[in-house]
Amino acid sequence: MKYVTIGEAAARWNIPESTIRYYEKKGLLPFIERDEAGRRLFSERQMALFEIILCLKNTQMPIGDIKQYMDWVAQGDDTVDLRLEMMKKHKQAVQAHIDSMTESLAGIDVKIDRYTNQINQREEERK
Amino acid sequence: MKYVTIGEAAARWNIPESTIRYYEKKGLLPFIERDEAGRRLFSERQMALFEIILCLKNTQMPIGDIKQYMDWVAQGDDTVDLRLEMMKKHKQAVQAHIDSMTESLAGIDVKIDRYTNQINQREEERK
DNA sequence: ATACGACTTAAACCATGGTTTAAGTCAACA
DNA sequence: TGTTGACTTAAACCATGGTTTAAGTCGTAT
Repeated sequence: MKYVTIGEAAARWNIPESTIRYYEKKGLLPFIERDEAGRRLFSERQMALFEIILCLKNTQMPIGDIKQYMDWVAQGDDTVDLRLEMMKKHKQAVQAHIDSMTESLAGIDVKIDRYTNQINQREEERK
Repeated sequence: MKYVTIGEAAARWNIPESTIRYYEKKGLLPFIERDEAGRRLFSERQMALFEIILCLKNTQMPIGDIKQYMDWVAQGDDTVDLRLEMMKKHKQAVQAHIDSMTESLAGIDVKIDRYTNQINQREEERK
C-alpha cells in the first residue's frame, strides 16, 4: 500500500501541516499509522477519510461534532444509523445556512443597485 | 420620529443587547443617538443601517470590514464608489463560498447514500 | 420614599480554531 | 562524519467574536 507523509498530505489539501497535527490531537484522525521513527503515514483510506473531514469543516461543522462522527466511524458498522442521521441533520443545517446567506445577498444587491444608480446619475449630471 | 430602546432593538432582531453594545464599541454603529439619561435611541434610519450590518454579518464579513463600510457611509456620498466596489467584491466572495459549500454537500450526499444502502441491505438480510 | 426594571460602563472572561515556538530525532546525501 | 531537511512534541501564543460581571444611574409604579 502507498503511504503519504504529512508534508505530502498538507500539500495535497493545501493546508498547513500544523492544522493536520491539530486535527489529530483533537481526535479527528483516529487511524493514522506511524513509521519506526514516529512519523505519520497516511494511507489511501486515511486520505479518503480526511476528504470527508474537509467537507464537514468546509460546511462549518464544529470540531467536536466531527470528532463524534469519527468516533462512530472507528466503532464500526453498529453506528451506521447514527452517522446517517447526523449527516442528514447536517445537510439540512447547511442548506438552511445557504438559504439564509442567499437571502442576505438580496439585501446586498439592493445596495449594489442603489450605489450603481447613484453613480450613473452623477455621470449624467456631469454632462 | 419614532425611537426604539436597545431592548426593543434586541428583541426585534432576536440578538442579545450585549451584542449591539459590542458592535457599537467596535464602530459599527456610528449614528446612535442618546436620551438625556445616556440611553441609546435607535431611529428608523439606524434600524435600516443595522439591517444591512446583519446581512453583512450573516454572510461572514469580518467586523473590521463592516466598520470600514460604516466609516464610508458616515463620510457621505464621496465614498459611494468605494462602497459599491466593496459590496460587489463581497457578493462574489459569498457566492464563491456558497458554491464551495454546495460542492462539499455533494461529498456528504455520497455518505448519506452509502449509509442508506447499507441500512436497507441489512433490512433485506434480516428477512 | 422606595423598590423595581431597564438601562449604563469598563473590564474580565470565554470558546473556537488554529499557529508559532523551542527543542529534539532521524535519514540520507556530500 | 557531519550537516541538511523533514519530521516529532508540548506548550505558549494569537485572532475573532462575542458574553458575563460588577457597580452604578435613571424613571416610574406602589
